[in-house]
Amino acid sequence: MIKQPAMQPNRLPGVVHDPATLKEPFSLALLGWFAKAARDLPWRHTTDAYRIWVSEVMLQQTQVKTVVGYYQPFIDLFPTITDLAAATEERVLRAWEGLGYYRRARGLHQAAGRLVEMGYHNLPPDPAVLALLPGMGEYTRNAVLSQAYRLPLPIVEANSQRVLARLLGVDDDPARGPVRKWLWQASAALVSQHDPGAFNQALMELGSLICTPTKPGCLVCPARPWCAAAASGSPEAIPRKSPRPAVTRVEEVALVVRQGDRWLFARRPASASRWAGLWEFPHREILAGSTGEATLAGLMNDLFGLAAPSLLLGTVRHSITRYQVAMAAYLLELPDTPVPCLPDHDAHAWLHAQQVATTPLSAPQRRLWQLVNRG
DNA sequence: GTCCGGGATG
DNA sequence: CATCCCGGAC
Repeated sequence: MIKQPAMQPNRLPGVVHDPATLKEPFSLALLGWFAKAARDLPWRHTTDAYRIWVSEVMLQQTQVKTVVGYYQPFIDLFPTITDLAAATEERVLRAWEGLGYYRRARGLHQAAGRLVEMGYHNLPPDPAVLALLPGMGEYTRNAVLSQAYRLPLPIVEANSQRVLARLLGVDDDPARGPVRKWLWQASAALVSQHDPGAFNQALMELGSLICTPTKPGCLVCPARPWCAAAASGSPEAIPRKSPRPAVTRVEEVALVVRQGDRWLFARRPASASRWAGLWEFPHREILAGSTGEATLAGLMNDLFGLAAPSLLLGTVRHSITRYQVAMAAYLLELPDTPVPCLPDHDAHAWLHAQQVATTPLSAPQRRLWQLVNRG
């Protein structure tokens, strides 16, 4: 057996730097730039670990611009971990409505509960304790601890990954395991010991504002003197991006059932893969070989055991992951209804319009509700 | 209309 | 390694 040498990713030809030799000059330039160029974001006015945690979880897979509209209202509703732990999951999900990836909200809520059970009133500066919490991966943990407690922990997420890959000339898919591990080591070698929180924020801010995916602003980049990708002449070629899976089109029918001034909603169970815990109008996919009419009739029969005329309200379109869904909604008015059977849901309720306003729905279901109100 | 970007988890 | 989500850019 031959021992494997330490993993080295493919590097761009020409001058590429060792992370260790870059540390001082790069860190100085980056922090200097950040002091001038940093955006004024709501979560940059606090060192409270809980608030930083909330912002970091919201920012997972979500653009800054979107999070800005959610952060402060969420903090106003749940100012501390204790408040969050005491809230119902439904209220937390309602505050999260529209942000997507609802597992994040459920995880945040559960994590708050566990911390309070353990006797904490905030996140402790202890990576091992944080690692026990749902939704707390290595990135989020280190981002929070470096910002709130100045622990010199590295980060790698999409922005910093792109910045580091370009700076160090990594000519490999950085998402692949060994390359990603190498980038984590590079990030650890570079992170400022004096102000790790600002350094990590600066790395991401640079990726967000200057070192962008398609048109990097190398002419105004503070890291230009050391950047292998800028020297190569086509920095946008790094990192190599893997192709998206093909989009699958899906058609559905939804049943909007009205009884007087109340509407039938059902709750998706905690075990649902998507939109767990959110409420919705009953709906069903039109399977290949079937028709909208047949699917609608089947849904109506399964729910109420009846066949009744219904009126087409309109169609709601949305995209989720690799699916593009068109949902045709039908209105059904029922005078007096026995409790329906709702497969794939763990609860149902007849809600007044005012209650619907405080009930968590997915984005397409909220749009369907708006359609119902206008039509 | 279609494409793009973005961490955690089974 | 596939899956969650949405808004905004194009």
